Amino acid sequence: MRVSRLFMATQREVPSDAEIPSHQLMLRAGLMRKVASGIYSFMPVGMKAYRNIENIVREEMDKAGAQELIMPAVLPAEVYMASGRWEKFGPEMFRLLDRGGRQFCLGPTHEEPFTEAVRDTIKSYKQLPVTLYQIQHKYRDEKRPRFGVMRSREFVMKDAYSFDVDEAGLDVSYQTMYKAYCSTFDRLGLDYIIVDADSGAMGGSGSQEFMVKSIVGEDAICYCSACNYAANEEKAQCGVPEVSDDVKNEALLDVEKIYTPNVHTIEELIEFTKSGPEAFVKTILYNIDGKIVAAMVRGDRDINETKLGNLYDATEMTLAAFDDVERITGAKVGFAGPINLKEKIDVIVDNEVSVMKNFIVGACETDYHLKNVNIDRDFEATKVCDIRNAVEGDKCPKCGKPLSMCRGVEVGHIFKLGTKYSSALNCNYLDKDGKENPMVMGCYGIGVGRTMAAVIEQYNDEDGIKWPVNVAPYKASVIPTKINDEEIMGLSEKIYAAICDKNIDVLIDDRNERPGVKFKDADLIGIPVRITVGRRASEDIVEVKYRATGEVKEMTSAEAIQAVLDAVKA
RNA sequence: CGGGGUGUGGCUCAGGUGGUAGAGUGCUUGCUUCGGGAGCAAGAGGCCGCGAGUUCGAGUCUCGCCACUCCGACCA
Repeated sequence: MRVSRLFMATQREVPSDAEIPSHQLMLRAGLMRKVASGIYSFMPVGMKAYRNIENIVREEMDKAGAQELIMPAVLPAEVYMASGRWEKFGPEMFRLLDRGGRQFCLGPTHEEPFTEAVRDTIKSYKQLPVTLYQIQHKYRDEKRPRFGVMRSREFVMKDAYSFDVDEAGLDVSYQTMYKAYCSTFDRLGLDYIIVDADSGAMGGSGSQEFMVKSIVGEDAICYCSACNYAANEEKAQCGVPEVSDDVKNEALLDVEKIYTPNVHTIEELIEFTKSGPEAFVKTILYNIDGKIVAAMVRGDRDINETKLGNLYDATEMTLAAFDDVERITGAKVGFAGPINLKEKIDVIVDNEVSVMKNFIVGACETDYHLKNVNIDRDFEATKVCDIRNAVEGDKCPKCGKPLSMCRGVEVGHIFKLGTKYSSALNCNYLDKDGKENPMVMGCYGIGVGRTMAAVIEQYNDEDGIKWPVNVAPYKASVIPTKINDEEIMGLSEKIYAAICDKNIDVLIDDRNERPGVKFKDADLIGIPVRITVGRRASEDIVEVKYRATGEVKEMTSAEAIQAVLDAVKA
């Protein structure tokens, strides 16, 4: 491609609404443009990188035996009604009416249409297993789009769905996808970790996320450097901590009521009582599908709403409204406590609290707290279990060593769905005995745009993007330092033509610009190999510079062409 | 959904107390330059987010709306 003809506009200045490196660079390099919040156009250079990622994903899916098809993005409401998700998606689903007033949506994810397609096509166990996929636009009206294509409202996703006769079959399909995902992300050059994720209300038997470690990631990950345990913060298990004999033998003191005027929050309570946050237990009331439930965790811990919600198979869960709190506790918000609460509502107590002694809780009376409260003696729990977020230093549930935490970008997610959708949509097959059974499903997603952003997040420097060769929109750029010098242009054209002949995407920067401008642009858009043709063109000597390492070499034009071939092969 | 911020050439931004719209960058043309975003000169390019209101007069003041954005909550 001739840069003089390339539809591309790079920018010197950092766009004001971009925060993270990948977003800034994608805009500066002119790979994409914002059309509306969370909605982007891809420009030709960005499109090529995008396609490269897509094709790697496609190749690995095909290699794993999955078959590609394409579903519509516009889907009638009925498709999502049978599974209950027409309601469940709520405002996150883009909805529209056709001219006859019929309801449609833009597909946010395609379990239902795939399940229908398989239901109508496959009748016998002999036709199973099957795995299907598509690479297609998805639509989710996110409350808060962020960071460019990291979290956008329209995005391209590779979604695959497997259908098996039983759990054992699903395990095989799932493992096949797991391996395909590893190869995919390996080929993209990503440094990722695989974490256990919550399968939540989906009710499946397992789920893992492929995370690229990054400080800009929106997910918190717990991992163990001693064994290979890694889990999403939502999922990481927190057991009952071991306590020292001192604590075990600690005498239970008498409950004392303390006057704490206008002390509503843990921070204020720490200030007021001069105790550490670990001396308190906070009691938080939730509204879970209309039912009010109390959750108790140590003062400095965060309640894990996923874990709590899973106990109730929750579809909707919010903090309880202020008047609900006041009605149930008989006190203003900020003074909720567990005493006598179990008669009114469920009291779920975190594992950690079950071994604490003589702690402070709200008194269920405005402006009062209680000191020296103890579980069992002073109040009863409906259930003691794990309902808090793991934190740095918690014990690894696998090996007991302390856990570390980091942030990650979720680029892929694999999921054992089980029979949730097949049962709801009657996606059944006949087994050997002529008996009808629901198919056992798995689903597998990769966010293509997000993956692209993650690659840039991992491969960039102050000058721009440093594409891995596999993803690079162009593998090399030939830069004549002067375009009106016949020797320089002649040699540049010769090298350019030779690389084109090898079917390699290459640029020749034939713009009438100073060399510095061309160098800056090549660096910004991240071209892996740069061939500068200048001073020594008459001797057939050019300069080859590698974007990734900054390494510079002088060589003949033939050697330079070979260097590009080697780089692409590697 | 709660709280904050911002809307002015393609991009980044400036425009006390109301008085005909500015810079840098980018773009066009010419001359000089020519290996890391050159210099000089001349140009093109603006419903100052939208709508009301106050005023002789609004980019500027008032009210309403919209969009974008950040923090938080939420996220198959």
